[in-house]
Amino acid sequence: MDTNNLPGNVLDPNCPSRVVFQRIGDKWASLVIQVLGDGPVRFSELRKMVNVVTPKVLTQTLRTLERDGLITRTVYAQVPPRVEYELTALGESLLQPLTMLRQWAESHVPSILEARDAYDDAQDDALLGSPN
Amino acid sequence: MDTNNLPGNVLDPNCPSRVVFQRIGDKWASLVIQVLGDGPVRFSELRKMVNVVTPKVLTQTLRTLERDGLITRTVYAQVPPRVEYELTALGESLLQPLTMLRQWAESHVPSILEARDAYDDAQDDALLGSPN
DNA sequence: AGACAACGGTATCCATTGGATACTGATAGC
DNA sequence: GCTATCAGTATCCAATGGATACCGTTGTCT
Repeated sequence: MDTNNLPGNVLDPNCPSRVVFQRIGDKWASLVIQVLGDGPVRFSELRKMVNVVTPKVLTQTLRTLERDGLITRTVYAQVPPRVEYELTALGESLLQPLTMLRQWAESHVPSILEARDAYDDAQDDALLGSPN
Repeated sequence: MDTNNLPGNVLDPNCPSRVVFQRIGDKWASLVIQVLGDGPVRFSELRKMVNVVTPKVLTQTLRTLERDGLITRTVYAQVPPRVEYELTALGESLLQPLTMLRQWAESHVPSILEARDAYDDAQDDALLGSPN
């Protein structure tokens, strides 16, 4: 039997879990999900909170999140229009692992900035040492 | 005082944690780190295991990971050349949150595929219902 | 001696994606 | 009318990602 459709090996390019994994790693998707963690938010609010995404890209992001069942989109028949996005249960279940990742990022910022400085200095030295 | 350099609000585009967070979300970076979780791996091995990344992009990924202090690059003076990549302590500390995310992805694949099917069917119906 | 293979990349080119900006459509308030 | 609000599209251009070809070094094979 083939194991491609079983959950799943992220390293197998034919395994759907890989696609899912990379959707999480989308530049905006994960931020949107974290913003929606506090409850439903409408489009323009989302734009402000996510700081700073163009409407086109935000729309794309929201559509794929909706398609994957992570959020719902509710249109209220008003003028001016009102559209609210909200996490589904599935979306909420993603909140915890994402939060862990965010905490890692926020707490390791100093180490990483330090590493960058050291790396860049080393690069400079290398250039100065052998100027071709 | 300004809070921009404190760890850190991912939603603030001026906060370094945002950059860090998005590096984690890089398409290949997170896969590379997970592969390196089992010990040092050389370039060509990495290419095979990560399935399938072009050498240019893998090189880019590895350089930024190195710059951020998440991996080390060791060149052995041999012919043919041998270069090994290995997680630093910082890189290893990322392993746990990443693994949680991977587990989430692998275990929720069925729900997501299901949601996609439903969404696509709904789209089809909408098109059939109002064919302009 | 010459050809070939192994490895870790670069170089080059083209397709896809992302982003900036301008615009639309419906309606309520002035 | 004119304007504002909201949730997006449309259009265009820049940046990124990917496919493919190639390079340098040296050991082995013939």
